[in-house]
Amino acid sequence: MVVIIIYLHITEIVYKGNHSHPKPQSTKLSRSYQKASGSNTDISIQQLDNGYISTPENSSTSFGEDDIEQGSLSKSGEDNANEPEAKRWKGEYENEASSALGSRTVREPRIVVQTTSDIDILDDGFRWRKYGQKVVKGNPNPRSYYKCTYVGCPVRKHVERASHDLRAVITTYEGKHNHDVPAPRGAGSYHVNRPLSDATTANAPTVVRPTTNYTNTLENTRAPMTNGQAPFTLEMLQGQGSYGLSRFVNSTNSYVNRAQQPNGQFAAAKEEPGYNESFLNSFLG
DNA sequence: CGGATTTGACCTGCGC
DNA sequence: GCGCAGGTCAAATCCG
Repeated sequence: MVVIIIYLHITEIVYKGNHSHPKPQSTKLSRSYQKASGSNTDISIQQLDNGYISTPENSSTSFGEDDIEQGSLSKSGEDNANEPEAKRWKGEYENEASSALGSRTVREPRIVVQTTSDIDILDDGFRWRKYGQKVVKGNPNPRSYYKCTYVGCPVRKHVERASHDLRAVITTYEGKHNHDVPAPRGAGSYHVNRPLSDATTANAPTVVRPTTNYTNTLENTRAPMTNGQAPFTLEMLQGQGSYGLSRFVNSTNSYVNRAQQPNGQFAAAKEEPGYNESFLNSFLG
């Protein structure tokens, strides 16, 4: 199994599923682009070759440094927000992955993206509707639940702040988009380099972004990047498994941390889609 | 006015 | 079987 770990500005991303369609153009791209530079967001993405993105447990293995995730996502239960998920998903995966039967679950892969940013929402370009919020044990920060607004699209995601680090935002994607990227609402000006081909299987070598720096083994490698600079292209992931991260880089580079609040709180609490739109677009795509 | 968010209630799974 | 915790629903509310 191959695990790809990409460290960007965001600290960690774990997807729970795949979009079965191309990412939508973001509604507010413009905004995101504006914000871009300067923010500090670390992104790390983990994906297993089997199509599953690493689960918390897995992740721990692969991750090295930032332990935010490790600690959090994986095992510890100390703080984290992950603990709960682990509980539930773990089971799911076991079933699914191994036996493929999972009762309640969907066998969709899940991707967990952990980001270190003042902003909460990673906007991947798809449109999401918040359908719930809950405080999970071990984490004072509430977890927000979102569904893809596209009709019939089963993809969901949850977003939460790591208890140990308010700047760490953990976004978990689950499901696969079965549609194309929604057209940006206001839009127009979103120039995405990625083709809207079938997102599901996203093999499409969409945009090729220049620099790439990622690891595809378990060795943890953390690219020494700094704020907002993401020297790699997520497309790789696309090729590998389906989550195209093509735009990721772009966005990362570009998005600005507009939310940088003085107090370090969730600035964009209002779920600012803009910030990662591009970024996650790629993933979900 | 339409769409998105909020929020409490309800449902389901899991551990004891 | 019971209680706990996570996840989802849906009515109310808010916002553009």
